[in-house]
Amino acid sequence: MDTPEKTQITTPLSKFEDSPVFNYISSLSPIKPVKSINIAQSFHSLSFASLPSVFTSPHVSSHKETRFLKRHNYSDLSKPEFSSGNGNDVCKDEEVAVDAAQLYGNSAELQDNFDPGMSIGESSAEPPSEHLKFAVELPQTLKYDCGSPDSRCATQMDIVSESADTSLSLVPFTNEASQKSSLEGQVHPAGLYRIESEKEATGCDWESLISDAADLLVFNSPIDAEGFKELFQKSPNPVVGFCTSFNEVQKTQIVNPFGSGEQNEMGNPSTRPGETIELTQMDPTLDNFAANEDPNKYMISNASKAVSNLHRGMRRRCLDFEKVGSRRKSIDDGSSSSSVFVQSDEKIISKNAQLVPVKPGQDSSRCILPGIGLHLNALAINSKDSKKIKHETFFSSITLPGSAASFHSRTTDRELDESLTLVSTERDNDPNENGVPLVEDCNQTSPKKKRRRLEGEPEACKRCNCKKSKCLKLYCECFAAGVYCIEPCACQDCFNKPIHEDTVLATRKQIESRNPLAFAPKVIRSSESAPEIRDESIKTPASARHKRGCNCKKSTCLKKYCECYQGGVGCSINCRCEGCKNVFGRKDDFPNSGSASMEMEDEPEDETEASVKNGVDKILQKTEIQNNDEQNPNSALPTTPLRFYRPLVQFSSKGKPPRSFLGVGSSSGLYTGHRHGKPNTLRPQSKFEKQCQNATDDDIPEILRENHSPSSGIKTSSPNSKRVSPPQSNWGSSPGRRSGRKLILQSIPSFPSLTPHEC
DNA sequence: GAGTTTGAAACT
DNA sequence: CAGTTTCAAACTC
Repeated sequence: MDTPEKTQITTPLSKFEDSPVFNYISSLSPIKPVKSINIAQSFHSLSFASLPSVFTSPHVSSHKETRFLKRHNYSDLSKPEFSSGNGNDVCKDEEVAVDAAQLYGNSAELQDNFDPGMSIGESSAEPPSEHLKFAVELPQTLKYDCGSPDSRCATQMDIVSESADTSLSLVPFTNEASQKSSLEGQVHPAGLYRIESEKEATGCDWESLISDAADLLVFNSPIDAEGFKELFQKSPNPVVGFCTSFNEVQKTQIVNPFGSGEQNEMGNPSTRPGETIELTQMDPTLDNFAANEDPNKYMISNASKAVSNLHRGMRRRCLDFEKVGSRRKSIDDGSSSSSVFVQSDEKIISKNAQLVPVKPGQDSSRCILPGIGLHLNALAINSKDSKKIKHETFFSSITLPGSAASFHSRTTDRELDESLTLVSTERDNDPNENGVPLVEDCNQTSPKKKRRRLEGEPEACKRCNCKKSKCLKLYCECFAAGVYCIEPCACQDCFNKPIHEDTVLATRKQIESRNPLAFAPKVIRSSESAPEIRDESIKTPASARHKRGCNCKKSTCLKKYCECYQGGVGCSINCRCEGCKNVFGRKDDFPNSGSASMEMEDEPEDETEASVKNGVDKILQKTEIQNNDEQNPNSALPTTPLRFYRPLVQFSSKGKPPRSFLGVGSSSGLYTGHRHGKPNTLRPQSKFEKQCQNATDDDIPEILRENHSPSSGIKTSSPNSKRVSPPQSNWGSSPGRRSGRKLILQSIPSFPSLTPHEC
C-alpha cells in the first residue's frame, strides 16, 4: 500500500512488530487486534518496515510486488474508507474502528462498519479489482494517499499493475486530482524523478519519524505531529480518543492528519495518511480541518494551497497522480517490465507486451518500458551519481516531458542504494560524463549524439543504428551491452526491447552458449587502473585490458575501430593487432608479454604516444568512466534481463597490480580464446601463478572462471581467437592466479545472469 | 548526410 | 580452426 513496497516486501514482518511504533500502537489500543492479525502484519510491514525501502526501487521483485500489490490494495481500500468518511461509521464503533485501523486488511469488519451504500466497504471486502472501484469512487482519497512518498509510487504502481481496470478507473481520478490540485501535477514526467528524489529526501523524514516512536504519526511538520499527539492524549484511552478525534476529522475532512497517524500506526503510514498528512502539513490551515464542512472541497482547496504554498507535498501527489493517471500504462509497463526482467515472469511479460507499445515510435513509451527496469541507460544514469541523478531527473522532468524521465527515476531509486555510491564517485570525476549529459543523451535521437555518447560518455546510454541484426546480435551495441534499445536508437526492426524479452533472452543464451563472455565487459580493468594510467600519462595499467584483445590491421590501434583503444586501454598479449600504436599501451609494452614482444610487430612508438598524450588524457578519463561502469555492473550496466548485478569487487589491496601481475593475468588467457594449441613459449603458466589462481578462485566470477581454463592460461602467440572459449573446466581445477586480473574479472558485470536488471 | 573504412561478430 | 561474409560503428568528405 504504502510507497515502501519494496521495503515492505523485503522487510520481515517481525521488524514491524518490533518497531517502537508498533509497540506503541499495541499499547495504545486496549483492543487486541486478534481478528486479522495476518493482514495487520502485512500492513505493518508495508508501512513501517519499508522505510528504507523507500529508496529502494519499486522493482525489487516482481513476486513481492505482486503480493504487495494485493496487500497494497487492501490497505488502499481501507485508507480510502477512512478518508472517505466511512471512517466515521467505523469510528462509531470504537473497537471496530480500532480493528479497522489495525486491520485494514480485514474487509469483513470494514464492511460491517462501513455504510453499505459506500462503495468503500465493498471494495474493502472485495478483491483488488473491487478495490479499484473503490479507488474510483474515492479518487480524492487515493490522491492523497499517494501523498506519502513511498506509498504513492508504490501504491499507484501496484494498483495499476494489479488490474488494468482498476488502474483505468483510477486514472481519471488521479487526473482530476492533479488538475484540481495544481499545475504541478502536469509536470509529471519530471515529477517522477522528483518523486523519487523526494522519496529520498523524504526518506530521511520517514526514517526519523519511524525512529521516533513518540512521533508515531508520519507528520512532516512537528505541528501536525503535536496535534496528533494531543488527540491521543486527550482521551484516556488513546485509541478511543484517537478514533473519536479521527471521526471528527474525517467527517470534516479525510485529510485528517490523525487518520494518517492511525494508518501509520497501523502500518499504513505512507499511503493515505501520508498524503493527507502532507497536505495538512503543507496547509497551515490544517488545524482548521474540522471547521471545513466539505471535506472534499477542503482537501482540494488544501491541495491547491498546498501546491502553491508547499510544493513538496503537492508535488509528490501531483507527480504520483500523474504517474498513476497519465502514465499509468507506462508505469505498469515499466514496473512489469522490470519485474519481467527480474523474474522473467511470463505473466508479467504478457502484461508488458500489452502495456508496452511494440513500436518504439513513442519516445516516452519506449524509454519508459525499457528504462524502467532494465536498461542500462537508466541504470547508468542512476548509478552514476545519485545526486546527479536526482538533479538530472528533476531537470529532465522539467524539460523533458518524456516518460523516459519517469523511467529513469525509477531505475535510479532501485539501484541507487546498491550501486550509486560506487559509481557516483567514479563518474563524478568526469564532468562530461555526468548524469546530466547522459540524460540528454538518452533523449537525443540523432546519431550524432550517439556518437558523442560513444566517444565520451559511458556506455550506459547506448544507442544503436542496427538495420539488419534486429539488435539481437553482438553487432548491436545495445544488445551487447545488455541493455534494451531505447528511443534514441535508430535501429530498424529492433527486437531488443522488453516486449521481445523472450527473444532477447533466448538469443542471449544462444550467444552465451557460444561465448560465455560475450556479454562481459570488453575491457577489464581494476579500479586502480585509472590512477595508474594517469601516472604513466598514457599507458593504461596492465590491469586494464581488453578481454579478448584487438585484431586491428590498419588502424594501428589508434582509432576507435580498435576496441582496446576505444576502451581506453592498452593492447595486450591477447591482441593480434598489427602495427600497434595504441597510445594507451602497445602490445609490446604489455607486461610479461614476452610472447607479445615476439608476436608484436614492433613499432616505433614513442612518437605516437607523445603526440597523442594530450588527447589521450581525455580519452583515458572517459574510458575510466566506462571501465568503471563496466566494473560496476551494478551501477550502470546491465539492463537486459539476463544481467544480474554482481557485487562490486574491488581490490582489497590498494596497491596497484604490478604490471607483472597484469602480465600474468593477461597471459593467463582469461580472455584468450580457446586456442590452447599454441602454447605460449614465453609464458607458460608458472606454478606460482597457478597457486595464486587457486588462492583467489573464490573471487573470480563464474563466467570468468569458465573461460579461465588452465589451457587458456597460456596465451598463445597466435592472435586471440575472437570467440571466447566456452566455459571450460572450473577455475578450481584450473590453476588460478591471484593477479589483479582476477579482481578485474570480478568487477566485470556478469551478464547473463538470470537476475534482474537496467535504461 | 552520404559514403567509405574498419574490424568485430557471425557464418561456413 | 581458418577463411569468408555480414554487420554496424567509426571515420571521412
